[in-house]
Order: sequence, then C-alpha cells, then structure tokens
Amino acid sequence: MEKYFEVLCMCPLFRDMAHWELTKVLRCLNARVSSFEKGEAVMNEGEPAKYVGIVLTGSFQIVRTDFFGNRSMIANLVPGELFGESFACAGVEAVPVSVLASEAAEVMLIDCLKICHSCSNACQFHQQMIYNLLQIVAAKNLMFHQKIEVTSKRTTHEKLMAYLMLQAKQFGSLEFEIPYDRQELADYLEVERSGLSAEIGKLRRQGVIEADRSRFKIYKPFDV
Amino acid sequence: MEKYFEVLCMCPLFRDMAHWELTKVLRCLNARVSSFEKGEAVMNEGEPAKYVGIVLTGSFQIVRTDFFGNRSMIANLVPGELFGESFACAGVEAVPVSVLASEAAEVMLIDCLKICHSCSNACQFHQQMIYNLLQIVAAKNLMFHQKIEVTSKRTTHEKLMAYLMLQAKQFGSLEFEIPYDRQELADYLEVERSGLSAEIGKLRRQGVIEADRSRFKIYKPFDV
DNA sequence: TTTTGTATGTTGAAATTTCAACAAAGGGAA
DNA sequence: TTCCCTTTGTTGAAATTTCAACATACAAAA
Repeated sequence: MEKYFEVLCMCPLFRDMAHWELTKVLRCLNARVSSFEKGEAVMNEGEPAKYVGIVLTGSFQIVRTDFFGNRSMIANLVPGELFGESFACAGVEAVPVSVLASEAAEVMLIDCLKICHSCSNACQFHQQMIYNLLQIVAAKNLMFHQKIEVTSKRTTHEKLMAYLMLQAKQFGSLEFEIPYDRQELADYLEVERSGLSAEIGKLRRQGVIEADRSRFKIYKPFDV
Repeated sequence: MEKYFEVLCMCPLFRDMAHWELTKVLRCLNARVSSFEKGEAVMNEGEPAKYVGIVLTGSFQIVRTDFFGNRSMIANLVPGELFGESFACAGVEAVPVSVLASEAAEVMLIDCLKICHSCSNACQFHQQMIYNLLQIVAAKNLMFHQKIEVTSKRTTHEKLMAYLMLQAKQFGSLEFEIPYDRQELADYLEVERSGLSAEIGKLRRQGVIEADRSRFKIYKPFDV
C-alpha cells in the first residue's frame, strides 16, 4: 500500500494527511486496490453505487452509452482523481455511466459508507473527509458546467474551438495534449467523428491550429 | 422568519431539524431573506461565489449566456431547492451562471463559510449540515447527468422525446406540466425554438403527444 | 521489412438544423 | 370588447451535420 502514498497524498480526499495517518485511515476504511487492463470496466452502467474510486495509476474514462449505442464522453480521470463519489453519496440504485480503463490502470476502492459514517474506533478523520468530499463533489459540478459550456455550442467548429481554448487555458499554454483520440473527442463534443476530423483539417489548412493526433497547438487564439 | 419554516423543514439542508432548532441555527448562520421581481437576478455571471441560496417562494432559473448571446438553461428551482452551493463550496472566484427569478420570488441567503466552519458558540449543527450539503451537491451531479442524457441526443426529435419521457417518469404520469415556455425549453435542449415548435407540431399531428403551452400529455410512450 | 489492424482524413448525398421573417393565438389592460 | 404585446406556430432557403464508404497514415507485431 505504501507505494501509492505519493498519489494518495495528492488526492484531495486525504488532504493534509501525513503518511502515518494515511496508514491508519486506509485500514479504518478497509481500502482495497484493484488492477484493470485497457478497456476493462471498474464500474458498469446500471450497477448500484457503493464505492468511491481513486485512480492510482493509469487513466480511466467516464462514459455513458444510450439505448441506440451513442456514446457520450463525460470525463477523463488521472491519478489522484475520484469517481463514483456522487452516485454513492446520493445513494442512487443504478449508476448512469460506465468507468473504463483507457490503459492499464489501478484504483483504490472504498465503501462510501465507511467514509461518511464514523467508525466504532472513534476515528477522527471522518469529519474532515466528509468536508473534503464536499469540495470534491462541488468541483465536479464545475466540470459539468464546463462541459455544458462547450457542448451547448451549436456547430462543430464552435464546440471544437471552445474546447481547445479551455484546454489551453487549463494547461497554461497554447500547445498541449488532450486525453482523447478523435472518436473520444467527438463523443465528448457530442458530434460526428468524420465531421470533427473535417473541421480539424479545415482549421489546419487555415493555419489556425496544428494538430497531430492528440497534440494540439493554437496559432490564432481569439480569446473571448 | 417563522412563516418560512414549512419550506425550510422540507429543505434537505435542514433535514430532521425541529422548529426550535431551526430558529437557533438560522440565527447562527446569519440567514437573511430577499425578494425578487420576475426577471431579476439573485446571482450574476462573473460574480464571486459566496452565498448559498434557498428558494422560499416562487421559482428561479439557472441560466448561462455565452459571448454570442446564446442562452443555455441549466435548471429550474422550486421552493426548498438550493443554488450557488457548488460554487461556494468549490471556492470559485466567478460563477459561470446567472440565477433569475421566473416570477415574483423570495430566497434565503446564507454565507457558505458560516455553514462549513464551526462557530464560536460550538454550535452542533455544522457537521450535520456539511453532510446534508454533500448529499445535495451529489444530487445536483445527477441532475447534470440527466441533462447530458437529454442534450447528447443528436436531433431535436430525440432530445424532446428523451426530455418528455424523463419528465413523465419523474411526475409518475404521462400528463404533466413543465417549468419552461418554448424558448426556455429550447434553451434547455440546446436547440432552436422554431425547430422545437415545428417538432412539437409534428408530434401533435401524429398523435404522439398533446401539447398546450407548458402542459404535455404523451399518448404513445415507447419506453426504452 | 512486411503485415495487419486501428486511427484519422476525405468526400458527397441525404437529413436536419438554423435563420429570418411573418402569421396566428393567447392574455392582460384599457 | 378592443388594443397591444408576448408567446407559439409555420415556412423556405441556407448552412451544417450525419451517414456511409473509402483512402491514407500510423503503430505494433510478425
């Protein structure tokens, strides 16, 4: 377990916790670690929500697929990030998304009730963790606002530019790499892959952006 | 203040609280009540996030408007519901939405810090309220998943049907009233108002639905 | 190096949306 | 009731997306 301490210390759920405390807390929470191959699901649409997951290594994607097979990309998760916490805290009986490993990856799974309910040992950390969880879930809310900001645009061009500008802002650079391939980016923007490729090609020819697979560079930012 | 106790007792933030406790807590939180006319803003895009709002009477809409004036409807708020809590808890410096009264309405405003930080009087309720807040914010997350479920559909027809089926499910009836007029519904579905009206007209002629202003009735549900 | 499978780019036709403009209906005030 | 203003419905052209199909590029494996 100790080998994951570096990631866990960065995880906002365990904010301000020392290593010796972490050891104690993880035991109290009955935390366990699982490994996943690329494409494997750590959480499946329709399952009951019980666990909070923490990405330790690799990365995951939160995806929803509708009745007709249309995929919608919700988010990409990197080490230190949580998933499932909103469903577990809200007590939903069926999660509306799947969480898939986008490469070989490991997660720590914790029963959400163990976090939210004080333990018999009168463990001191629960209250702080509930507060941390509140901030994490609130931050996820902002992520949704961001996705809506992008996907509420009406054209592929506008969606793509809004997304790229947001990424550039977050990376603090006009050159950056996104965590999605073309199909996945199309699923995030809620547009057709071929149309997205066409739009990227057009912007490339116009000299507005440079795009090599997942690496983008914006030449003419029209910051709004 | 007492006249609002009925609403406040239904509010999940004050769950399981008796009237006499409520009196004490509201004083501790320094809660204040404000009134708004139809169209007035209780919160404006770009403002810092400080307050948690609780709808007491009337209703509000959470709206975001982009640079080009395109409006996006995020949610409708009825008495007992909260707003602003995610931004305040996440500590954002500029809220990405506006909250507008859709009719004459009243809200209770509480400084979020007062909720999250224990008071000098060693008031016992903060911990319970933080936990309540966590569940509220988690539930809001589900609301976003629902909006994405609807708006990720590619055609006006699919969006409208997905929305109406969801409403029917939530009302527990195939006949119900939605909190939006045509323009607002179009803003929620992220489509053009004229196209939405056309689609509603088509479904009406096909006998799939009946629609009179905000009142809808579904005749042929194809529950998926 | 060659093979093979996946990811990306391209294209044209069909379907759909947007846009602008106007018509019709509804509700409130005079 | 009439007038006025807002909401909703309708329409056709232009713009855009979707869809299907295929070409090309890339990367891993043989």
